[in-house]
Amino acid sequence: MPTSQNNSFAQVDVSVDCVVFGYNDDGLKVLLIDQKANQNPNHPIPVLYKALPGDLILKQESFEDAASRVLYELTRLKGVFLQQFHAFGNPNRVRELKDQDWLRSFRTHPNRRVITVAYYGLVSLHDHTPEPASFAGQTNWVDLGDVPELAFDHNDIVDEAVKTLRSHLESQHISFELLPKKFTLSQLQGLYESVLDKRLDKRNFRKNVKKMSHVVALDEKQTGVLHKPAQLFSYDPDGLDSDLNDMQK
Amino acid sequence: MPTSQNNSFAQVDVSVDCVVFGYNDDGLKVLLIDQKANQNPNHPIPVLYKALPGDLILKQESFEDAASRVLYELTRLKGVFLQQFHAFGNPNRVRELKDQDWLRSFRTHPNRRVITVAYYGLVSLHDHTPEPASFAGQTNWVDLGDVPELAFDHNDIVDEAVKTLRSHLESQHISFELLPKKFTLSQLQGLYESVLDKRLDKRNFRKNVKKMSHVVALDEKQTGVLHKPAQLFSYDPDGLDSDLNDMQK
DNA sequence: CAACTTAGTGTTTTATGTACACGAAGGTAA
DNA sequence: TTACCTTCGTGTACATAAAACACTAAGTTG
Repeated sequence: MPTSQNNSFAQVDVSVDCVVFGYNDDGLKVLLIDQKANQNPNHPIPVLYKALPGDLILKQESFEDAASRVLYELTRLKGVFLQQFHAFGNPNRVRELKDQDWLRSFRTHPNRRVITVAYYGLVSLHDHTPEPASFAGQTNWVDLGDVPELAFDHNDIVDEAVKTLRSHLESQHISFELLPKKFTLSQLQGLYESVLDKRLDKRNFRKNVKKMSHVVALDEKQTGVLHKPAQLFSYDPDGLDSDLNDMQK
Repeated sequence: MPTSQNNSFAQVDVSVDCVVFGYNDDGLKVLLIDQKANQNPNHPIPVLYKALPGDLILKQESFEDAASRVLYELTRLKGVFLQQFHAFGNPNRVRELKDQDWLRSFRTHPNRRVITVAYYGLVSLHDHTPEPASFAGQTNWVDLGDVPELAFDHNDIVDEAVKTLRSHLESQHISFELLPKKFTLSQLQGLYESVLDKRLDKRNFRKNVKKMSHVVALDEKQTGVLHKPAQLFSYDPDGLDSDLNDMQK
Protein backbone atom coordinates (compact mmCIF):
# COMPACT_ATOMS: atom_id res chain seq x y z
CA MET A 1 0.00 0.00 0.00
CA PRO A 2 1.42 3.36 -1.01
CA THR A 3 1.53 6.30 1.38
CA SER A 4 1.82 10.02 0.69
CA GLN A 5 5.32 9.72 2.11
CA ASN A 6 6.68 7.52 -0.61
CA ASN A 7 5.21 9.87 -3.10
CA SER A 8 2.99 7.44 -4.96
CA PHE A 9 -0.07 9.43 -4.09
CA ALA A 10 -0.66 12.20 -6.51
CA GLN A 11 0.59 15.68 -5.70
CA VAL A 12 -1.75 17.83 -7.63
CA ASP A 13 -2.87 21.37 -8.12
CA VAL A 14 -6.58 21.89 -8.36
CA SER A 15 -8.11 24.45 -10.64
CA VAL A 16 -11.55 25.46 -11.76
CA ASP A 17 -12.38 26.37 -15.35
CA CYS A 18 -15.47 28.20 -16.49
CA VAL A 19 -17.19 27.75 -19.81
CA VAL A 20 -19.33 30.85 -19.81
CA PHE A 21 -22.02 30.93 -22.46
CA GLY A 22 -23.34 34.30 -23.49
CA TYR A 23 -26.41 34.82 -25.59
CA ASN A 24 -27.91 37.70 -27.48
CA ASP A 25 -30.00 38.09 -30.57
CA ASP A 26 -27.15 37.17 -32.80
CA GLY A 27 -26.33 33.89 -31.22
CA LEU A 28 -24.60 31.83 -28.63
CA LYS A 29 -21.05 32.65 -27.63
CA VAL A 30 -18.33 31.42 -25.28
CA LEU A 31 -16.15 33.64 -23.19
CA LEU A 32 -12.43 33.15 -23.77
CA ILE A 33 -9.47 35.01 -22.36
CA ASP A 34 -6.11 35.60 -23.91
CA GLN A 35 -3.43 33.69 -22.08
CA LYS A 36 -1.41 36.30 -20.27
CA ALA A 37 1.94 37.18 -21.77
CA ASN A 38 5.26 36.87 -20.09
CA GLN A 39 6.81 40.07 -18.66
CA ASN A 40 10.31 39.06 -19.70
CA PRO A 41 11.03 40.69 -23.06
CA ASN A 42 14.05 38.47 -23.65
CA HIS A 43 12.14 35.23 -23.45
CA PRO A 44 8.61 35.97 -24.57
CA ILE A 45 6.30 33.01 -24.86
CA PRO A 46 6.33 32.30 -28.58
CA VAL A 47 2.66 31.33 -28.98
CA LEU A 48 -0.17 32.36 -26.74
CA TYR A 49 -3.49 30.62 -26.92
CA LYS A 50 -6.92 31.62 -25.96
CA ALA A 51 -8.18 29.77 -22.90
CA LEU A 52 -11.09 29.34 -20.62
CA PRO A 53 -11.11 31.58 -17.57
CA GLY A 54 -9.74 29.38 -14.84
CA ASP A 55 -7.14 29.21 -12.11
CA LEU A 56 -6.00 27.30 -9.08
CA ILE A 57 -8.31 27.18 -6.09
CA LEU A 58 -7.38 28.62 -2.73
CA LYS A 59 -6.97 26.83 0.55
CA GLN A 60 -10.32 27.44 2.13
CA GLU A 61 -12.41 27.86 -0.93
CA SER A 62 -15.18 25.66 -2.24
CA PHE A 63 -15.24 24.89 -5.96
CA GLU A 64 -18.23 27.19 -6.37
CA ASP A 65 -16.50 30.06 -4.62
CA ALA A 66 -13.34 29.49 -6.59
CA ALA A 67 -15.26 29.49 -9.85
CA SER A 68 -16.94 32.82 -9.20
CA ARG A 69 -13.80 34.40 -7.79
CA VAL A 70 -11.65 33.33 -10.72
CA LEU A 71 -14.27 34.39 -13.19
CA TYR A 72 -14.45 37.79 -11.57
CA GLU A 73 -10.68 38.21 -11.41
CA LEU A 74 -10.18 37.31 -15.03
CA THR A 75 -13.23 38.86 -16.63
CA ARG A 76 -14.89 41.16 -14.07
CA LEU A 77 -18.09 39.21 -14.44
CA LYS A 78 -20.05 38.98 -11.21
CA GLY A 79 -23.13 37.10 -10.12
CA VAL A 80 -22.94 34.68 -13.00
CA PHE A 81 -25.01 31.51 -12.82
CA LEU A 82 -22.47 28.67 -12.54
CA GLN A 83 -22.98 24.95 -12.50
CA GLN A 84 -20.43 22.19 -12.14
CA PHE A 85 -20.54 19.63 -14.92
CA HIS A 86 -17.36 17.52 -14.99
CA ALA A 87 -13.93 17.03 -13.49
CA PHE A 88 -11.01 16.61 -15.85
CA GLY A 89 -8.03 14.77 -14.50
CA ASN A 90 -6.07 13.11 -17.22
CA PRO A 91 -2.54 12.95 -15.78
CA ASN A 92 -1.14 14.57 -18.91
CA ARG A 93 -3.75 17.18 -19.55
CA VAL A 94 -1.26 20.04 -19.06
CA ARG A 95 1.76 18.22 -20.43
CA GLU A 96 1.44 19.03 -24.09
CA LEU A 97 4.39 20.82 -25.61
CA LYS A 98 2.33 23.81 -26.66
CA ASP A 99 1.50 24.58 -23.03
CA GLN A 100 4.98 24.21 -21.53
CA ASP A 101 6.23 27.74 -22.04
CA TRP A 102 3.24 29.29 -20.42
CA LEU A 103 3.34 26.93 -17.46
CA ARG A 104 7.02 27.62 -16.88
CA SER A 105 6.35 31.35 -16.79
CA PHE A 106 3.35 31.34 -14.53
CA ARG A 107 3.31 28.30 -12.33
CA THR A 108 5.49 27.61 -9.35
CA HIS A 109 5.30 23.92 -10.15
CA PRO A 110 5.01 23.82 -13.93
CA ASN A 111 5.35 20.06 -14.01
CA ARG A 112 2.84 19.32 -11.35
CA ARG A 113 -0.26 17.51 -12.35
CA VAL A 114 -3.32 19.76 -12.51
CA ILE A 115 -6.84 18.53 -12.23
CA THR A 116 -9.69 20.84 -12.94
CA VAL A 117 -13.31 21.03 -11.98
CA ALA A 118 -15.28 22.57 -14.80
CA TYR A 119 -18.31 24.81 -14.52
CA TYR A 120 -20.57 26.12 -17.19
CA GLY A 121 -21.84 29.64 -16.75
CA LEU A 122 -24.69 31.55 -18.31
CA VAL A 123 -24.86 35.25 -19.08
CA SER A 124 -27.31 37.36 -20.94
CA LEU A 125 -25.55 39.67 -23.37
CA HIS A 126 -28.71 41.71 -23.87
CA ASP A 127 -28.81 44.05 -20.89
CA HIS A 128 -25.46 43.23 -19.44
CA THR A 129 -23.29 44.31 -22.31
CA PRO A 130 -19.75 42.96 -22.01
CA GLU A 131 -17.29 45.60 -20.89
CA PRO A 132 -13.79 44.25 -21.14
CA ALA A 133 -12.75 47.92 -21.16
CA SER A 134 -12.06 48.20 -17.47
CA PHE A 135 -9.88 45.16 -17.43
CA ALA A 136 -6.42 44.46 -18.71
CA GLY A 137 -6.77 40.83 -19.75
CA GLN A 138 -8.44 40.51 -23.12
CA THR A 139 -11.80 38.85 -22.89
CA ASN A 140 -13.48 37.60 -26.04
CA TRP A 141 -16.99 36.48 -26.73
CA VAL A 142 -16.48 33.97 -29.49
CA ASP A 143 -19.22 32.39 -31.58
CA LEU A 144 -19.64 28.78 -30.64
CA GLY A 145 -18.81 27.74 -34.17
CA ASP A 146 -15.56 29.70 -34.25
CA VAL A 147 -13.75 28.47 -31.16
CA PRO A 148 -10.04 28.27 -32.07
CA GLU A 149 -7.45 25.86 -30.72
CA LEU A 150 -7.29 26.54 -27.00
CA ALA A 151 -4.71 26.03 -24.29
CA PHE A 152 -4.47 22.69 -22.48
CA ASP A 153 -7.51 20.45 -22.96
CA HIS A 154 -9.89 23.37 -23.02
CA ASN A 155 -11.44 22.39 -26.34
CA ASP A 156 -12.55 19.12 -24.78
CA ILE A 157 -13.98 21.02 -21.86
CA VAL A 158 -15.95 23.30 -24.13
CA ASP A 159 -17.32 20.34 -26.07
CA GLU A 160 -18.46 18.66 -22.90
CA ALA A 161 -20.03 21.90 -21.68
CA VAL A 162 -22.03 22.27 -24.86
CA LYS A 163 -23.37 18.74 -24.50
CA THR A 164 -24.34 19.46 -20.93
CA LEU A 165 -25.98 22.75 -21.81
CA ARG A 166 -28.08 21.04 -24.46
CA SER A 167 -29.30 18.37 -22.15
CA HIS A 168 -29.99 20.82 -19.32
CA LEU A 169 -31.83 23.35 -21.45
CA GLU A 170 -35.10 21.46 -21.48
CA SER A 171 -34.87 19.76 -18.10
CA GLN A 172 -33.67 22.60 -15.89
CA HIS A 173 -34.87 26.17 -15.84
CA ILE A 174 -31.75 27.74 -17.23
CA SER A 175 -32.87 29.55 -20.39
CA PHE A 176 -33.71 32.62 -18.36
CA GLU A 177 -30.13 33.09 -17.33
CA LEU A 178 -29.33 33.73 -20.96
CA LEU A 179 -32.12 36.21 -21.63
CA PRO A 180 -32.94 39.72 -20.45
CA LYS A 181 -35.29 39.86 -17.48
CA LYS A 182 -38.08 40.81 -19.84
CA PHE A 183 -38.00 38.85 -23.03
CA THR A 184 -40.19 38.05 -26.00
CA LEU A 185 -41.21 34.60 -27.05
CA SER A 186 -39.24 35.03 -30.25
CA GLN A 187 -36.14 35.61 -28.18
CA LEU A 188 -36.82 32.52 -26.13
CA GLN A 189 -37.34 30.53 -29.28
CA GLY A 190 -34.18 31.94 -30.82
CA LEU A 191 -32.27 30.80 -27.80
CA TYR A 192 -33.62 27.29 -28.05
CA GLU A 193 -32.76 27.22 -31.72
CA SER A 194 -29.20 28.38 -31.06
CA VAL A 195 -28.54 25.91 -28.29
CA LEU A 196 -30.20 22.92 -29.90
CA ASP A 197 -28.92 23.97 -33.31
CA LYS A 198 -32.18 23.30 -35.09
CA ARG A 199 -35.21 25.26 -36.22
CA LEU A 200 -38.44 25.09 -34.29
CA ASP A 201 -42.01 25.73 -35.36
CA LYS A 202 -43.26 29.04 -34.01
CA ARG A 203 -46.82 28.00 -33.27
CA ASN A 204 -45.89 24.73 -31.65
CA PHE A 205 -43.19 26.40 -29.64
CA ARG A 206 -45.62 28.96 -28.27
CA LYS A 207 -48.14 26.27 -27.48
CA ASN A 208 -45.52 24.56 -25.35
CA VAL A 209 -44.44 27.71 -23.60
CA LYS A 210 -48.04 28.31 -22.55
CA LYS A 211 -47.80 25.10 -20.55
CA MET A 212 -44.78 26.35 -18.61
CA SER A 213 -46.20 27.99 -15.56
CA HIS A 214 -42.87 29.63 -14.76
CA VAL A 215 -43.03 31.78 -17.87
CA VAL A 216 -45.38 34.63 -17.11
CA ALA A 217 -46.78 37.21 -19.49
CA LEU A 218 -46.25 40.83 -18.48
CA ASP A 219 -48.59 43.73 -19.19
CA GLU A 220 -45.97 45.28 -21.32
CA LYS A 221 -44.74 45.46 -24.87
CA GLN A 222 -41.42 45.70 -26.54
CA THR A 223 -40.39 49.25 -27.48
CA GLY A 224 -37.92 50.84 -29.83
CA VAL A 225 -38.40 48.26 -32.50
CA LEU A 226 -39.26 48.87 -36.12
CA HIS A 227 -42.20 46.53 -36.46
CA LYS A 228 -45.09 45.18 -34.43
CA PRO A 229 -43.91 45.14 -30.83
CA ALA A 230 -44.04 41.78 -29.10
CA GLN A 231 -45.45 41.06 -25.69
CA LEU A 232 -42.90 40.73 -22.94
CA PHE A 233 -42.59 37.78 -20.63
CA SER A 234 -40.54 37.07 -17.57
CA TYR A 235 -39.41 34.16 -15.50
CA ASP A 236 -41.05 33.28 -12.23
CA PRO A 237 -38.93 30.61 -10.52
CA ASP A 238 -41.81 29.26 -8.46
CA GLY A 239 -44.58 29.66 -10.97
CA LEU A 240 -47.09 27.25 -9.44
CA ASP A 241 -44.33 24.95 -8.32
CA SER A 242 -42.47 23.76 -11.32
CA ASP A 243 -44.99 22.76 -13.99
CA LEU A 244 -45.48 19.13 -13.16
CA ASN A 245 -47.85 19.73 -10.33
CA ASP A 246 -50.05 21.88 -12.49
CA MET A 247 -52.22 19.09 -13.64
CA GLN A 248 -52.64 17.69 -10.19
CA LYS A 249 -54.86 20.75 -9.74
CA MET B 1 -1.96 37.47 -6.57
CA PRO B 2 -1.23 34.39 -4.51
CA THR B 3 1.37 31.83 -5.52
CA SER B 4 1.79 28.21 -4.47
CA GLN B 5 4.82 29.39 -2.54
CA ASN B 6 2.94 31.55 -0.07
CA ASN B 7 0.60 28.70 0.52
CA SER B 8 -2.64 30.38 -0.41
CA PHE B 9 -3.25 27.85 -3.14
CA ALA B 10 -4.88 24.76 -1.84
CA GLN B 11 -2.74 21.78 -0.94
CA VAL B 12 -5.11 18.93 -1.42
CA ASP B 13 -5.31 15.22 -1.61
CA VAL B 14 -7.45 13.84 -4.37
CA SER B 15 -9.55 10.76 -3.95
CA VAL B 16 -12.13 8.85 -5.92
CA ASP B 17 -15.24 7.37 -4.35
CA CYS B 18 -17.48 4.77 -5.91
CA VAL B 19 -21.20 4.46 -5.38
CA VAL B 20 -21.70 0.96 -6.71
CA PHE B 21 -25.30 -0.02 -7.28
CA GLY B 22 -26.14 -3.69 -7.32
CA TYR B 23 -29.41 -5.13 -8.47
CA ASN B 24 -31.12 -8.46 -8.20
CA ASP B 25 -34.68 -9.63 -8.00
CA ASP B 26 -35.08 -8.33 -4.53
CA GLY B 27 -34.07 -4.82 -5.19
CA LEU B 28 -31.49 -2.15 -5.60
CA LYS B 29 -28.51 -2.03 -3.26
CA VAL B 30 -25.40 0.05 -2.63
CA LEU B 31 -22.02 -1.36 -1.84
CA LEU B 32 -20.51 -0.13 1.42
CA ILE B 33 -17.32 -1.09 3.15
CA ASP B 34 -16.54 -1.06 6.84
CA GLN B 35 -14.02 1.60 7.65
CA LYS B 36 -10.85 -0.28 8.50
CA ALA B 37 -9.98 -0.52 12.16
CA ASN B 38 -6.84 0.72 13.79
CA GLN B 39 -4.13 -1.86 14.55
CA ASN B 40 -3.24 -0.21 17.85
CA PRO B 41 -5.18 -1.98 20.63
CA ASN B 42 -4.43 0.81 23.10
CA HIS B 43 -6.06 3.51 21.05
CA PRO B 44 -8.76 1.88 19.02
CA ILE B 45 -10.96 4.17 16.97
CA PRO B 46 -14.11 4.47 19.08
CA VAL B 47 -16.67 4.51 16.30
CA LEU B 48 -16.22 3.11 12.84
CA TYR B 49 -18.60 4.01 10.08
CA LYS B 50 -19.52 2.38 6.89
CA ALA B 51 -18.19 4.21 3.89
CA LEU B 52 -18.08 4.22 0.14
CA PRO B 53 -15.15 2.39 -1.38
CA GLY B 54 -12.70 5.14 -2.17
CA ASP B 55 -9.12 6.18 -1.73
CA LEU B 56 -6.49 8.63 -2.85
CA ILE B 57 -5.43 8.58 -6.47
CA LEU B 58 -1.88 7.81 -7.53
CA LYS B 59 0.55 10.00 -9.37
CA GLN B 60 0.10 8.81 -12.90
CA GLU B 61 -3.43 7.59 -12.72
CA SER B 62 -6.51 8.93 -14.41
CA PHE B 63 -9.68 9.24 -12.34
CA GLU B 64 -11.17 6.29 -14.22
CA ASP B 65 -8.15 4.10 -13.53
CA ALA B 66 -8.10 5.14 -9.90
CA ALA B 67 -11.77 4.33 -9.50
CA SER B 68 -11.43 0.81 -10.82
CA ARG B 69 -8.19 0.14 -8.97
CA VAL B 70 -9.58 1.34 -5.65
CA LEU B 71 -12.79 -0.56 -6.15
CA TYR B 72 -10.83 -3.70 -6.84
CA GLU B 73 -8.50 -3.24 -3.88
CA LEU B 74 -11.33 -2.67 -1.45
CA THR B 75 -13.97 -5.04 -2.76
CA ARG B 76 -12.31 -7.34 -5.31
CA LEU B 77 -14.84 -6.24 -7.89
CA LYS B 78 -13.41 -6.10 -11.38
CA GLY B 79 -14.68 -4.86 -14.69
CA VAL B 80 -17.41 -2.81 -13.13
CA PHE B 81 -19.13 -0.19 -15.28
CA LEU B 82 -18.13 3.15 -13.77
CA GLN B 83 -19.21 6.65 -14.65
CA GLN B 84 -18.10 9.95 -13.17
CA PHE B 85 -20.97 12.09 -11.93
CA HIS B 86 -19.74 14.84 -9.59
CA ALA B 87 -16.74 16.28 -7.80
CA PHE B 88 -17.11 17.08 -4.11
CA GLY B 89 -14.78 19.70 -2.76
CA ASN B 90 -16.24 21.44 0.24
CA PRO B 91 -13.15 22.56 2.20
CA ASN B 92 -14.52 20.95 5.35
CA ARG B 93 -15.87 17.77 3.93
CA VAL B 94 -13.46 15.63 5.97
CA ARG B 95 -13.28 17.93 8.95
CA GLU B 96 -16.19 16.65 10.97
CA LEU B 97 -15.35 15.42 14.43
CA LYS B 98 -16.68 11.96 13.76
CA ASP B 99 -14.07 11.45 11.06
CA GLN B 100 -11.01 12.75 12.89
CA ASP B 101 -9.92 9.55 14.62
CA TRP B 102 -9.96 7.57 11.45
CA LEU B 103 -8.06 10.21 9.52
CA ARG B 104 -5.38 10.43 12.19
CA SER B 105 -4.85 6.69 12.04
CA PHE B 106 -4.72 6.26 8.33
CA ARG B 107 -3.69 9.44 6.62
CA THR B 108 -0.22 10.92 6.52
CA HIS B 109 -1.81 14.36 6.40
CA PRO B 110 -4.97 13.98 8.40
CA ASN B 111 -5.72 17.69 8.26
CA ARG B 112 -5.17 18.13 4.61
CA ARG B 113 -8.12 19.05 2.52
CA VAL B 114 -9.42 16.17 0.43
CA ILE B 115 -11.43 16.59 -2.69
CA THR B 116 -13.07 13.61 -4.29
CA VAL B 117 -14.29 12.71 -7.72
CA ALA B 118 -17.30 10.46 -7.44
CA TYR B 119 -18.25 7.63 -9.76
CA TYR B 120 -21.34 5.55 -9.84
CA GLY B 121 -20.93 1.89 -10.67
CA LEU B 122 -23.35 -0.78 -11.80
CA VAL B 123 -23.22 -4.48 -11.02
CA SER B 124 -25.64 -7.31 -11.61
CA LEU B 125 -26.07 -9.39 -8.48
CA HIS B 126 -27.81 -12.14 -10.45
CA ASP B 127 -24.97 -14.11 -12.04
CA HIS B 128 -22.10 -12.42 -10.32
CA THR B 129 -22.92 -13.28 -6.74
CA PRO B 130 -20.97 -11.13 -4.30
CA GLU B 131 -18.09 -12.99 -2.68
CA PRO B 132 -16.65 -10.85 0.09
CA ALA B 133 -15.30 -14.18 1.42
CA SER B 134 -11.88 -13.92 -0.16
CA PHE B 135 -11.30 -10.47 1.18
CA ALA B 136 -10.53 -9.06 4.59
CA GLY B 137 -12.43 -5.77 4.44
CA GLN B 138 -16.11 -6.24 5.09
CA THR B 139 -18.19 -5.40 2.08
CA ASN B 140 -21.92 -4.92 2.46
CA TRP B 141 -24.68 -4.72 -0.07
CA VAL B 142 -27.16 -2.47 1.66
CA ASP B 143 -30.72 -1.80 0.51
CA LEU B 144 -31.00 1.72 -0.83
CA GLY B 145 -33.59 2.53 1.80
CA ASP B 146 -31.39 1.36 4.66
CA VAL B 147 -28.20 3.29 4.15
CA PRO B 148 -26.90 4.23 7.61
CA GLU B 149 -24.91 7.29 8.59
CA LEU B 150 -21.71 7.07 6.61
CA ALA B 151 -18.21 8.45 7.03
CA PHE B 152 -17.39 11.95 5.74
CA ASP B 153 -19.96 13.36 3.35
CA HIS B 154 -20.68 9.99 1.82
CA ASN B 155 -24.41 10.21 2.43
CA ASP B 156 -24.53 13.30 0.21
CA ILE B 157 -22.55 11.47 -2.42
CA VAL B 158 -24.96 8.55 -2.37
CA ASP B 159 -27.93 10.90 -2.71
CA GLU B 160 -26.41 12.61 -5.67
CA ALA B 161 -25.58 9.26 -7.26
CA VAL B 162 -29.17 8.09 -6.93
CA LYS B 163 -30.41 11.22 -8.65
CA THR B 164 -27.93 10.71 -11.44
CA LEU B 165 -28.82 7.04 -11.83
CA ARG B 166 -32.48 7.93 -12.18
CA SER B 167 -31.89 10.49 -14.82
CA HIS B 168 -29.48 8.27 -16.75
CA LEU B 169 -31.63 5.16 -16.66
CA GLU B 170 -33.87 6.22 -19.50
CA SER B 171 -31.42 8.28 -21.50
CA GLN B 172 -28.35 6.05 -21.51
CA HIS B 173 -28.17 2.33 -22.04
CA ILE B 174 -27.23 1.38 -18.53
CA SER B 175 -30.00 -0.96 -17.34
CA PHE B 176 -28.18 -3.90 -18.81
CA GLU B 177 -25.25 -3.43 -16.50
CA LEU B 178 -27.57 -4.26 -13.63
CA LEU B 179 -29.14 -7.37 -15.16
CA PRO B 180 -27.89 -10.84 -16.06
CA LYS B 181 -26.78 -11.23 -19.66
CA LYS B 182 -30.02 -13.03 -20.39
CA PHE B 183 -32.96 -11.44 -18.69
CA THR B 184 -36.74 -11.46 -18.82
CA LEU B 185 -38.88 -8.45 -19.47
CA SER B 186 -40.26 -8.74 -15.96
CA GLN B 187 -36.75 -8.39 -14.61
CA LEU B 188 -36.15 -5.34 -16.74
CA GLN B 189 -39.41 -3.86 -15.57
CA GLY B 190 -38.60 -4.66 -11.96
CA LEU B 191 -35.34 -2.82 -12.35
CA TYR B 192 -37.05 0.26 -13.72
CA GLU B 193 -39.53 0.14 -10.89
CA SER B 194 -36.78 -0.10 -8.28
CA VAL B 195 -34.74 2.73 -9.68
CA LEU B 196 -37.59 5.08 -10.45
CA ASP B 197 -39.40 4.01 -7.31
CA LYS B 198 -42.78 3.74 -8.98
CA ARG B 199 -44.93 1.03 -10.52
CA LEU B 200 -45.21 0.67 -14.24
CA ASP B 201 -47.89 -0.89 -16.40
CA LYS B 202 -46.80 -4.23 -17.77
CA ARG B 203 -48.38 -3.97 -21.19
CA ASN B 204 -47.24 -0.43 -21.79
CA PHE B 205 -43.76 -1.24 -20.58
CA ARG B 206 -43.47 -4.11 -23.03
CA LYS B 207 -44.80 -1.95 -25.84
CA ASN B 208 -42.00 0.47 -25.17
CA VAL B 209 -39.35 -2.19 -24.95
CA LYS B 210 -40.37 -3.45 -28.38
CA LYS B 211 -39.32 -0.09 -29.74
CA MET B 212 -35.83 -0.44 -28.31
CA SER B 213 -33.83 -2.07 -31.02
CA HIS B 214 -31.00 -2.80 -28.63
CA VAL B 215 -33.12 -5.22 -26.64
CA VAL B 216 -33.21 -8.43 -28.62
CA ALA B 217 -35.35 -11.49 -28.02
CA LEU B 218 -33.47 -14.77 -27.71
CA ASP B 219 -34.72 -18.19 -28.82
CA GLU B 220 -34.65 -19.29 -25.26
CA LYS B 221 -36.81 -19.56 -22.20
CA GLN B 222 -36.27 -19.20 -18.52
CA THR B 223 -35.74 -22.52 -16.70
CA GLY B 224 -35.94 -23.73 -13.12
CA VAL B 225 -38.89 -21.60 -12.31
CA LEU B 226 -42.16 -22.77 -10.80
CA HIS B 227 -44.54 -21.19 -13.27
CA LYS B 228 -44.79 -20.33 -16.93
CA PRO B 229 -41.22 -19.65 -18.08
CA ALA B 230 -40.60 -16.25 -19.62
CA GLN B 231 -38.79 -15.53 -22.82
CA LEU B 232 -35.22 -14.36 -22.43
CA PHE B 233 -33.81 -11.20 -23.92
CA SER B 234 -30.36 -9.75 -24.17
CA TYR B 235 -28.70 -6.45 -24.83
CA ASP B 236 -27.17 -5.64 -28.18
CA PRO B 237 -25.18 -2.42 -27.84
CA ASP B 238 -25.41 -1.56 -31.53
CA GLY B 239 -28.87 -2.85 -32.24
CA LEU B 240 -29.46 -0.98 -35.50
CA ASP B 241 -27.55 1.99 -34.18
CA SER B 242 -29.31 3.29 -31.17
CA ASP B 243 -33.04 3.28 -31.78
CA LEU B 244 -33.48 6.67 -33.31
CA ASN B 245 -32.35 5.73 -36.77
CA ASP B 246 -34.75 2.83 -36.92
CA MET B 247 -37.48 4.67 -38.68
CA GLN B 248 -35.17 6.30 -41.16
CA LYS B 249 -35.22 2.80 -42.69
C1' DC C 1 -50.57 55.80 -47.10
C1' DA C 2 -47.75 52.30 -49.07
C1' DA C 3 -44.23 49.17 -47.94
C1' DC C 4 -41.86 46.57 -44.72
C1' DT C 5 -41.11 43.64 -40.76
C1' DT C 6 -42.12 40.73 -37.11
C1' DA C 7 -46.11 39.24 -33.89
C1' DG C 8 -49.59 36.31 -33.03
C1' DT C 9 -53.01 32.87 -33.79
C1' DG C 10 -56.00 27.31 -34.93
C1' DT C 11 -56.93 23.18 -37.14
C1' DT C 12 -55.95 18.77 -38.86
C1' DT C 13 -53.33 14.70 -38.79
C1' DT C 14 -50.32 11.55 -36.73
C1' DA C 15 -47.88 9.51 -33.00
C1' DT C 16 -47.41 8.59 -28.28
C1' DG C 17 -49.02 7.67 -23.56
C1' DT C 18 -52.36 5.66 -20.38
C1' DA C 19 -55.71 2.67 -18.47
C1' DC C 20 -57.38 -1.73 -18.13
C1' DA C 21 -58.45 -7.87 -17.73
C1' DC C 22 -57.99 -12.50 -19.06
C1' DG C 23 -56.46 -16.93 -21.15
C1' DA C 24 -52.00 -19.68 -21.63
C1' DA C 25 -47.98 -22.23 -19.92
C1' DG C 26 -45.65 -24.55 -16.91
C1' DG C 27 -44.84 -26.55 -12.08
C1' DT C 28 -46.51 -28.81 -7.69
C1' DA C 29 -49.15 -31.70 -4.94
C1' DA C 30 -53.00 -34.42 -3.80
C1' DT D 1 -54.67 -37.03 -13.98
C1' DT D 2 -56.45 -33.40 -12.23
C1' DA D 3 -56.97 -29.23 -9.65
C1' DC D 4 -54.39 -25.39 -8.24
C1' DC D 5 -51.02 -21.89 -8.16
C1' DT D 6 -48.06 -18.45 -10.19
C1' DT D 7 -46.29 -15.64 -13.60
C1' DC D 8 -46.35 -14.85 -18.75
C1' DG D 9 -48.00 -12.52 -22.55
C1' DT D 10 -51.23 -10.07 -25.19
C1' DG D 11 -54.93 -5.75 -27.54
C1' DT D 12 -58.06 -1.99 -27.63
C1' DA D 13 -60.17 2.42 -26.66
C1' DC D 14 -59.30 6.91 -25.16
C1' DA D 15 -56.66 11.06 -24.17
C1' DT D 16 -52.87 13.70 -24.77
C1' DA D 17 -48.92 15.43 -27.24
C1' DA D 18 -46.28 16.34 -31.53
C1' DA D 19 -46.00 17.96 -36.20
C1' DA D 20 -47.22 20.32 -40.25
C1' DC D 21 -48.97 24.31 -42.18
C1' DA D 22 -50.42 30.22 -43.76
C1' DC D 23 -52.59 34.31 -42.98
C1' DT D 24 -53.96 38.77 -40.59
C1' DA D 25 -52.49 42.33 -37.16
C1' DA D 26 -49.64 45.95 -35.34
C1' DG D 27 -46.39 48.71 -35.38
C1' DT D 28 -42.23 51.69 -38.10
C1' DT D 29 -40.21 54.26 -42.01
C1' DG D 30 -40.09 57.16 -45.95
